[in-house]
Order: sequence, then structure tokens, then C-alpha cells
Amino acid sequence: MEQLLREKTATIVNKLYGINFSDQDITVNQTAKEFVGDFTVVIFPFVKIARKKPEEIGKEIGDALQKEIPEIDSYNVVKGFVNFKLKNEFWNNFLLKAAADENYFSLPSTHKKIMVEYAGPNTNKPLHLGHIRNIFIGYSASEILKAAGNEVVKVNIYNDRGIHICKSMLAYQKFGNHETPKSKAIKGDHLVGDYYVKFDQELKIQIAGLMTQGQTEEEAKKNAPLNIEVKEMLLKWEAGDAEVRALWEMMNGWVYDGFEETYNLIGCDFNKHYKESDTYLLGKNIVEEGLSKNVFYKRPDGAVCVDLTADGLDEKILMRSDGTSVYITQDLGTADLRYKDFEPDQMIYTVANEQDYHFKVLKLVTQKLEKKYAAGINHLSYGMVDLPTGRMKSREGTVVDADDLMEEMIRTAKEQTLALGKTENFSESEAEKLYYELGMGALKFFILKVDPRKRMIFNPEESIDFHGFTGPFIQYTYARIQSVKRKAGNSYINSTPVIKANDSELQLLLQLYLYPNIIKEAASNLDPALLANHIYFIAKSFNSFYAENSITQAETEELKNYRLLLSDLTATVIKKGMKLLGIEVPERM
RNA sequence: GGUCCGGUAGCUCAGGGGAUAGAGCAACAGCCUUCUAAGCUGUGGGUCAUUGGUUCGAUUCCAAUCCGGAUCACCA
Repeated sequence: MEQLLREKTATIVNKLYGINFSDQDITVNQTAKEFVGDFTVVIFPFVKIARKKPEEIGKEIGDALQKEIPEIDSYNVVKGFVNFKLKNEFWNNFLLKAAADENYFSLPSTHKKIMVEYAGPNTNKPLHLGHIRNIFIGYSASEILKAAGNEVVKVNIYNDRGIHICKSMLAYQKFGNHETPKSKAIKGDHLVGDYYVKFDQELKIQIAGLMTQGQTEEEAKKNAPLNIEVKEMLLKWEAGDAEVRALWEMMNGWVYDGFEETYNLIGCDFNKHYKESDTYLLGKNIVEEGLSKNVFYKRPDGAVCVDLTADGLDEKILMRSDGTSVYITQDLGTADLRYKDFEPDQMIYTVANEQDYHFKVLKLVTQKLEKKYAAGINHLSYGMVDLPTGRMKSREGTVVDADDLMEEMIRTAKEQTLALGKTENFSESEAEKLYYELGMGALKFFILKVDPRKRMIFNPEESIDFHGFTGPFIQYTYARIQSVKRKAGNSYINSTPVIKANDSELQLLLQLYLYPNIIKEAASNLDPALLANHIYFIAKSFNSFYAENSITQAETEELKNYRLLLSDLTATVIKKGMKLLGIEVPERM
């Protein structure tokens, strides 16, 4: 309807005033609540060219549109705004159609395949709050893209090799006493993470010791036995040393098991996991390719570079002088491999905005190499999660652990639910399921409701709320509707009531009507927050409607059926929408 | 220093050329003999960082300045 208004307005102003505007130049808004109407056309832009008063133009456009669009019931002009009220028939038809057709909100296929990379953890420590945001955003963006008609391939990348991985390995080798996740009864990723911390602690002691012997900090760092040993270990790893590789396999195996548990708790999934240990050598072929195409050049010392100064960036190293690859080389190799594997039209990387520069380079370099996939490379750059005290720092122990956080959320959900006595007649498994859905719903919604691009502050002290603009509020709204439906029975389902909607019903209908537009917008902006905000509006509109109108006790049977259909449709949209955010919605709470 | 991102209510965040700038939390006042009160209704709270510019109109766009963050590695 908005689009129709835009198109018709464009042709009308063209005919009436000779203004050559396209439909995109026309502003159509929802009518502000203090005025009468559903949609509003802004006519200020025509005033100057038409050389008439806004009120006059408004009337002319209003008359013309009313003739062109039969769904328009009436219009009024306020200053430079024409507010259109749609016929009740329009809203009534919308409700009946949408309620009867479960695919009403499905969008047509775009015939595009989109790959989304998210998570991307290192295998030397457990997932933390930063990964949580990454995974929530990446997963939700994927689901939204699917809902918008795309085929989506979700992939993960494991940073499973390198000096930082060797640190936890070396610490385990030295201090591990052959303990295992099983023997210590902790998750494998946490066990390995503990040794990563242990390495750092022991290293600090060594450095301090050397400094008391008169070495400078720099010298001490260089000469600390642990630092020397860890470099040796990396060399052994790269040489394929059997013992080191076996240790690496074992410890990474523990980590993968631990991650798998965390992914299950989060409820995310992947079509394929890539490992840098498998792809880090592939980039070298691309380096060769770039050299032969004269896109890259070799410096006298042997390092391979690309000059990006013409594009406003710097000179970038692509291969070290000793012939080993750097970060960007691996990503080039991985991108190539992924394109061969899936041939996606787009490759979206869900990675924090501290790597904006890196992805600019990646895109530019692939463009210079004339890779088919270059244009489809897209960085879904999200802001970091900071604590009230500033950035999370693993060395200072201020990192918020993902597993701990989720456990805490579920525990809080349980406490609050028990305090309200909501689960008194629940079975134990149903109650546990509810605590999980509420705790995770609160956490996911809290993270996803804010614009991914912006950095956000997370305060672990003030635990996440369950009231107001939250996941549980929306879950509650859904459960409330289900409860009403249970009491009402099914007779409304095939009814076709014709009712003139009141204000709160109209408000709700309008929000539901806009849902597919929001999906499209969220997909094209890769922004789950747009969807989260809209579902909240829907739930809020429903609760106002619910407070003002009796559903099961409506004055007539027809009105009762009408309100039941409206409630049912609201529940359907809430469930669909929340699903795209990765949030489950309970039948009772 | 160069580049990029941000600054909106006490706090956490929406809005992004259009009408009197919105939510939630926190504070205060009402609403459960009626479908779930994790709800609803209301009150108070704003120099949209500052200064210029563009325009019929700027919180929104542009520039400069200030503040905060990121980034510019033969680290990943």
C-alpha cells in the first residue's frame, strides 16, 4: 500500500504539475497518532515547483489518489501532509486472508545463495560475551535472509593454529599432569582456556624474575624460557612433528566438544566448519596468482605486498619474507575454497568492527585479482560489547564467559518465575524448558534489539530485565494469546467476520501488515534490531488492545471471532518473528 | 598524525530531511469479583555534544570543533 501510494502520487504530480519524481522521491509515512489516518503523503517537496499553497496541492492530490486507489476511504490535509484513511474493507480483508493462509507472510525467492560466516572462535579459550553477540547476530541475520527468500549457507571458521594455540598446549604439557575434561569434570574449552591463562601467569613470573636479574622488560620477554619454547613448539607444529600434532589434535578435540555444547545451548547451527589449519596454505597459490598478474609485487627482502595507497589504504604484506602466510593470506585462501564449495552470490562475514580495515583489504585484493566473488564480499561489522568499566580484557579477568552468562540468565529466569508462582502445575521438564526459553530469550533480545553496528554496553551487575522492552515481555504476550485461544475453542478458525475495527484493533492490524516490509528491510540492512523492535511494537499494540477489549466475552459472536482471528494472527507473527531472532516462545508461562 | 565509527531523557537504547523527538528501566500516581498484572493507563524528566552552512523545513544532510572508541603489524 505504501508503495502503491508512492507510485500513484508520482504519476499524479507529474500529470498535474509536470514534476518528474520517481516513486522513491515520494515520502510516505505512517500517520502520526495525533492525526486521523493510516498513511501520510508528504507534499512539501512539490510546493515550490507547483507554485501553489500546500493545502491546495494536498486537496488535489488527495482527490486524485482517492479516485485511483479504491481502498482509500477518506483523506484530510494538515499543512503539508495528506493523511489517508483506508476503508475498513481493506483491513478486514487483510485479516481474513492473513489468518487463513499460513504462507501469507512468506516472501518470494530471490534465487540467491548467500553464505554467512559467524562465530569464528580461537581454539585456545572458551566463548565469551563478544562471541555471544557475534553468534546471535550472525544466526539471526542468516534466518532473516532465509525468510526474505534467499538460500543461506552458514559457515564457521576455526582459528585453530598459531602461536596462541601453542601457548595453552605448552602450558598443558608442562603443568597438565595428564588431566582431561573428564577427569576434571569441566568442559574441554574451559580446561584448555585455563592453561592459556596459566601460560600467561607463568610467563609473567619468568619475566619478573629476569628483570630482577637486571634485564629490561623487552629483553626479559625475549629471553623468557616459555616464550622461546612456545616458538619452538610452533615450528614443530608446522613441521608436522608427531608428538606436537597429537597434543594439538587432542586439545582441539576437547575444545570442539565444549564449543558444540555451547552452540547447542545457544541454538545455532552451521552447514560447514572451516579450519585455518586446512586453509592457511591455500592462500599461497593466490599470492602466486597475484604475482603473475602483476597485482602484487615482491620486495627485495622477499616479502610479497600489494599497494593499496591509490584506494586510500596502505601497502599491505601478503606473505612474509620467510614465505609463511599472514592473516589476510589465509582469508584469501578460505574465500577461494568457499566459493569452490558453494558458489554463493554473496559472502557475508560477521566480524567485529575492529576488523573493518582487514575486510576492506580483503575485498580490494579480491577485486584486483578479478575474483568472481569479490563483489559479493560483505562485512557484517558489529560493534564490540563493552562493560561499564570499558573493554573486556582477558588478562585482567574481566571477560564475561558465555557459558556462565547463559547459566546465570537461566537461573535468574527460574528465580523470577518461581517468585511469580507461574510453574506450580508444570511438569518438571516443562518448567525447565520454560526457564531456558525465558533466560535465553531475555539475553538474545537484549543483545539483538540494539543496532548491530553500534557498540553496546553490558552491565553484568544489573542482571537483564524481564519486564518492559524485553524478550520475556514478548514471550508473555504470546503465552497470553495462547491461553485465550485455549479457552475460546476452535470455532473462530473458519469464520469470516466483518467488523469495523476500533482504534486499538487498527493499530495492531497496521503493525502486523507492515511485518513483511520489516523482514525485507532487516534482510537488506542485515539488521535483526529492526525486526526485534517491530515485534516489540506488535506485542505492545496487542497488550493495549487486550486491556481495552474483551475477546472471549465480546458483545457478539462475530466480534468475538474477529478478535480471536486478530489475536491468533498476532501470535503467529510473534512466533515467526521471534524464531528469526533465534528465540523460542512458550505456550504457557 | 591519517582513516573509520559513535555522541539523543539520570541509565540502556529507538528514530535518520517533515507534524508537539519516542520506548524500556529507575521515580511517582492509578488499574486484578472480568480472557495470564512478566500486563495496562497516566505524571515528571530533552539546548538531540558545540558552531556554522545547505533548504520551504535539520535531531536527521555537509563542514569545522570538542569528547569517546576502533584501526593504520612480516599478530591473528
